Amino acid sequence: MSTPTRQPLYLLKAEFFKTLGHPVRIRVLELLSQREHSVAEMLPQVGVEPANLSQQLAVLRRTGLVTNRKTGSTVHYALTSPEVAELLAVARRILGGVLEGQAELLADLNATAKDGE
Amino acid sequence: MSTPTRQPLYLLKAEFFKTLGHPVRIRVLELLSQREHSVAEMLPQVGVEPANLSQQLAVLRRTGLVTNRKTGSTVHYALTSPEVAELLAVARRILGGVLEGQAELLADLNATAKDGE
DNA sequence: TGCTCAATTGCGAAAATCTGCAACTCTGCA
DNA sequence: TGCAGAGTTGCAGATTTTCGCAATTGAGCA
Repeated sequence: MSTPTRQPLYLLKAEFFKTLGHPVRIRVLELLSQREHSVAEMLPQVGVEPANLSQQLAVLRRTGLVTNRKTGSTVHYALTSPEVAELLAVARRILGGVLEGQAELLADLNATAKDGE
Repeated sequence: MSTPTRQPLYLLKAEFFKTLGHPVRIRVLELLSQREHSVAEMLPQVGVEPANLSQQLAVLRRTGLVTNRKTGSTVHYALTSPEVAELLAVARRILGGVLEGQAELLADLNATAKDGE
């Protein structure tokens, strides 16, 4: 019962990261990393209008990163896999290091600039 | 000597993932996860024309994910941080789980479709 | 039944991204 | 000095994403 992926792995990975590459979607995933949230709860946190949030949630659903559960008239979202939280954590670590590197680069640039070259 | 990030963290994260969200850039990062590579080495592996590869490398450089070192007339690229390799590994794991989930979903859809609904 | 609120969907315009072509820089070598 | 190869950059057209507005569904309630 294998899963014939059809698309090459690197394409799938690229699409995967592409869905993560959006401010609203990142905020949503961070909220869901803490605990389940309803749309109404997320709305003020991410600060976009309902239609927009709904669109981004749809993207996350299509990719299979989140699941939704309907209770009455409100919809609750949760991470499909807790590993997503781990991924965000690793990203944060890398981002820290990378930013530091860019700061050094910037410092170097300023230094050489002052030297007149 | 702190680093005043200027942009909110979630924006930086989104940009970070956005740079990962491209087939050629993913392939490059995977190659560099193994070892340093020259442009000439990567060229046949990723299968795009030189100008295109160069552009994607420029994107990775701007984001600070890779560094380049010039030896004679050839340019060698390497990962800035080995944690990037870790990130790709985690992504692979998640992707496995997510795809499995989507396969089940698909199976469900097919099943209900056969039921006539 | 009619109304309201939560959430989603459809659609079109604006913005960002991608990619190939042409031109350019730089190193090494005859 | 002049040429060839490695790699990069600039630019323009084509494609993809994004986002707000309007309309729709669906549950709960007077």
